[in-house]
Amino acid sequence: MKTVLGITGTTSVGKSATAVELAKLLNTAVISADSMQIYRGMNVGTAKITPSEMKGVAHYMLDIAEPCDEFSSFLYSRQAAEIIDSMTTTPIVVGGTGFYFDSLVYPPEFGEGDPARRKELLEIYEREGIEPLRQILSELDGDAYAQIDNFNYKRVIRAIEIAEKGESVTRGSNRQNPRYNLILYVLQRDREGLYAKIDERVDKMVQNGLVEEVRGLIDKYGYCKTSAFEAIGYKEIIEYLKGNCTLEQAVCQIKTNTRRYAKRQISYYKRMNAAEYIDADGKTPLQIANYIYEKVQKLL
RNA sequence: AGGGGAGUGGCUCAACGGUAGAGCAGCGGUCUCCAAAACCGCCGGUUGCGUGUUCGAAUCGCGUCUCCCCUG
Repeated sequence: MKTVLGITGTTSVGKSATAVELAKLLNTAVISADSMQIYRGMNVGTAKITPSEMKGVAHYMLDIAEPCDEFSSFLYSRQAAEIIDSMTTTPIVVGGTGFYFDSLVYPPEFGEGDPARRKELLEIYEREGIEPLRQILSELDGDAYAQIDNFNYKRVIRAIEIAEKGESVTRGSNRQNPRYNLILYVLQRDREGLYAKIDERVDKMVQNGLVEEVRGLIDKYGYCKTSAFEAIGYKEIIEYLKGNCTLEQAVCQIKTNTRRYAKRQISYYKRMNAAEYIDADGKTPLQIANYIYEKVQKLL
């Protein structure tokens, strides 16, 4: 089984820079695990690494989808695995989307759903709420209904899709069969420092042209109803551009939403059995990379 | 200064005589293919202050303080 090094953590802990330094030490490439940096043209708001910051290290899984298209962890898992499997060195997977790490290690089993059917189910939800969907699922797959969070429409729709293909989410079993040996390092910083960093970072994004970036996306694609347009930093600026709030309010909302997101990330990382948590405060990316490099020498 | 309105958990508001509720924020959590999404749980207020009426006051009276609007 191939070993993969992972670096994750909440926003603004220095993941990207650390990954670059580590990649240089190991003479390898970086694979992003970020559900929003996937999209082309979303740079400022996702704090995407710039070409000069890459310092010559190859980066994959960035800019591989259009913001007006749907992407998914299923596609992520497939494409990222293809790259990992073709590499002769130990890849470094870096990003904040814990779920993408999971989908790499435990590949999705049920394939993609039918987009037309999903749209139908979604329309039912928008028209009549969650109840009809729960009804459909409970009749189709009682086990799934009992096991999943059946008030979460995304989960219910997904379970219905799988059930209609003659499968059942409850029959998934790949948690026992990891595809890779993931050695995961979680970078962290204390809550107070994290929140201060978030505020600072959001202000910087606005200074760096977040509003212009969002305006450009809308000019190019219009208002799409895709995940990309729900990204933090984008949905709020869209509200501002539509005239529904002031820029100041939008910025404030971005900060709040980023804090909430960071909290959910922390929750997610807790269940990922990380090799180690590393306190990023007061350390440079190079120092952290060196530390990981030392640790990893014995394992590779 | 005079007239009017408002003061309820961090914020926005509800209850308008029967021992204070919600949304948001905050905190914790869930997660097998939309995950920067979606969902769940928890904490939090002696209702500006004082006094009176009442069996009982956030709710009514009086006084006082603060804020907003109008008139000067």
